[in-house]
Amino acid sequence: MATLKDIGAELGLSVATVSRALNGFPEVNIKTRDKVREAAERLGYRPNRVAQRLVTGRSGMVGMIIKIRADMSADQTFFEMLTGLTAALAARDVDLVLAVDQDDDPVLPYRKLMERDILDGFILNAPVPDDPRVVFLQEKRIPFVMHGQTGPDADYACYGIDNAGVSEDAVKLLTSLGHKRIALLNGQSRYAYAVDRRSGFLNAMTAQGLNVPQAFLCSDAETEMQGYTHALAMLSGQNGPRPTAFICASTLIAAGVMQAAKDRGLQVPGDVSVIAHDDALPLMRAVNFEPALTVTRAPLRDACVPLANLLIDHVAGAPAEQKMDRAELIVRASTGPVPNEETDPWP
Amino acid sequence: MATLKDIGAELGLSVATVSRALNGFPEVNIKTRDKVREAAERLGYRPNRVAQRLVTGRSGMVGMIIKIRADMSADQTFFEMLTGLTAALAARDVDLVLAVDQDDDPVLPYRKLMERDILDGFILNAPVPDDPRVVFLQEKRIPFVMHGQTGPDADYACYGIDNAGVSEDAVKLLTSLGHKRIALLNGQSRYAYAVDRRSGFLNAMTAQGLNVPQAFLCSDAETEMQGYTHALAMLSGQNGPRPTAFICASTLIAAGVMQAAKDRGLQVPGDVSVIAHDDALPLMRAVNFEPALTVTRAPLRDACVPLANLLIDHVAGAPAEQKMDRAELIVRASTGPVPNEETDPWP
DNA sequence: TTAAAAATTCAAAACGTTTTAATTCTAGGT
DNA sequence: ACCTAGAATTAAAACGTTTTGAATTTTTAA
Repeated sequence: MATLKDIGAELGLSVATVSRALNGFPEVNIKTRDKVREAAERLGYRPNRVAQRLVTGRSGMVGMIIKIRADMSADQTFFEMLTGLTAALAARDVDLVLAVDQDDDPVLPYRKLMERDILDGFILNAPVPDDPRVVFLQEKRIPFVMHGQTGPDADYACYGIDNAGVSEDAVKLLTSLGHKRIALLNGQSRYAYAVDRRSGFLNAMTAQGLNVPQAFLCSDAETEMQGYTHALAMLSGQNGPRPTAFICASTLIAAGVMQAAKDRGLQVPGDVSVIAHDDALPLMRAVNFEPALTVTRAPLRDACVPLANLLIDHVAGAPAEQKMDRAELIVRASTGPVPNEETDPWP
Repeated sequence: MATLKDIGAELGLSVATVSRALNGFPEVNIKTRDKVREAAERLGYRPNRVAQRLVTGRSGMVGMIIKIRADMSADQTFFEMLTGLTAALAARDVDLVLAVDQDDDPVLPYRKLMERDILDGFILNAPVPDDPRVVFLQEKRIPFVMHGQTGPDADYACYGIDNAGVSEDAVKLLTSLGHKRIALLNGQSRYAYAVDRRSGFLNAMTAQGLNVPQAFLCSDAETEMQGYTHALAMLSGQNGPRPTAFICASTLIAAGVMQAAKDRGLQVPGDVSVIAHDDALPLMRAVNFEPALTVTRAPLRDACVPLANLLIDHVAGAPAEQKMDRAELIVRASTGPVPNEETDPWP
């Protein structure tokens, strides 16, 4: 394996010049730079990462800790993130080291991995309000980036979508179609994103002058089953009037809702409208629904590049940046005007 | 962060002695060794891995490539392995770098990751006969260890269980209970383990002087569904006599078989015996079956330490070792004597 | 008491890179 | 021809460890 020294010897140059030439420093003559690059190419030079890391003081590795849940849907999102993140990190010469969280203490695996002293920082996901991991990492001054955020006004690096906005867009679409009795099938309430979706939903409804009974709100694991059972209960009409529209936390939930409507003999979107948030996971594609699903769409995969860059820059000394994107509203066939006989909000 | 130099300065020793003392070299005076260790402890010394790696020429990282399948059961085994491997590797100061295989070419991700020039070796799993990855890595002289093996007489580092023996044990148990019509619900035939299970099964049956009709053999993805549908077909008796016992590639398949028996109004083990191979995954526990499942048991988790050690030693220069363990036969309540009226093999 | 042997310790090189400070070279102005 | 500014290059230090070969100290044997 060729080294800087080899290239220097080949061309009669010092390693310093060779190093600078390859790194594109301005003070090196353009002709020597080209010569060096040609020689590097010819000799098959590839920088020794370990040596680079020794001198720069950074390891070029970031960690991610996976929280394993019995719920399989989590695995899906994990693989999606893993795929995107390894690619995005590799593009900047950073590697991803994985560890598994099997403990009760959410902070322990971070501490353990940090003690091994090889990581430049962490990528966190699935934030909860007042996340203890954030407290720990900030206190220890360990760089990290969060996918999503624990709450408004985060003072750490994070990237995510506007979850309140997700609900807001959904409510606006549905109310513009005349819906007044709208239910929210939310994700687990311990997660920050579910909290944001809920408050965004309630605020948007209030802004429209609409009431939301407790029976129209539920929080549960993002499974087809939860969509099915909760929707079935709401559509039974036993706890008061039935909703005319559902906002679902995920396409998986929406699948359950559609099944529930079908089993009740209701048409989508004729009798019931359904809108979901879509992470664009490969397995549960919203376009393949029958009818095609109206969604707020924010591919999980798209978060990977910003996350990787945010973290790498932060590790390199850039200030912690907060970025937030708005999900895209895609109106398909699962939403329609409110049925005529249901225009009265609470008959 | 304290370095060897700091400790040396503290005690008036050279870095060489300090290094040797901490690494337990025999030529260092036991009193100085203790002094050094005490000082290291007191100053909170932790070796700089990057520096170690620079001088030893090894990166201390091994790679693993995940092949993502739509079949969710694979994720389960993956997480199980990931958990065990990260722990086993960490115990020897090695980190696991993950990448995802999304391509058709099974070799490409290995080549890509190797080009990044940071890995000491690979951990491979799910071998197929004449695995192209093995050919590639051997040709490039890249160290690796295989979980399982591509065939008999592997000439590379590998660890796994005796899959022919798994079938053999199952056949022996069932024939000792009087069963003669035994079916094998195998995993996908492209995998080496399934090939071994099949040949072990056929050999053991032949050794007992028993015939196996084609209808009693099937190979498919390891899902509850495949267990259910194949068992149901066999138990219908439309393709000849019904099997009195099933050997299942996994507990997931066994779950399907039990359901099929139930739906046909058959008792387990009164009418049909069921035995499965058990990877000891947390979600589908054989003891919790009703009746509790008889299994050949080899926890996937147990493979992690041998795999990690085999690879690390091999990277350090030890010859590639092949190890194979025998699965444990655990007789529970799902196997019993053949029903009286079925003692005739082919009525 | 002394030479040889054994046990410790040390200085220095090595790993391959980046970066600082110093040096050489070139061109421009007098 | 001489000085100077700027451009281009270099030598050397640094990162923190391991390891080689030499040097020192201690122990053993004569």
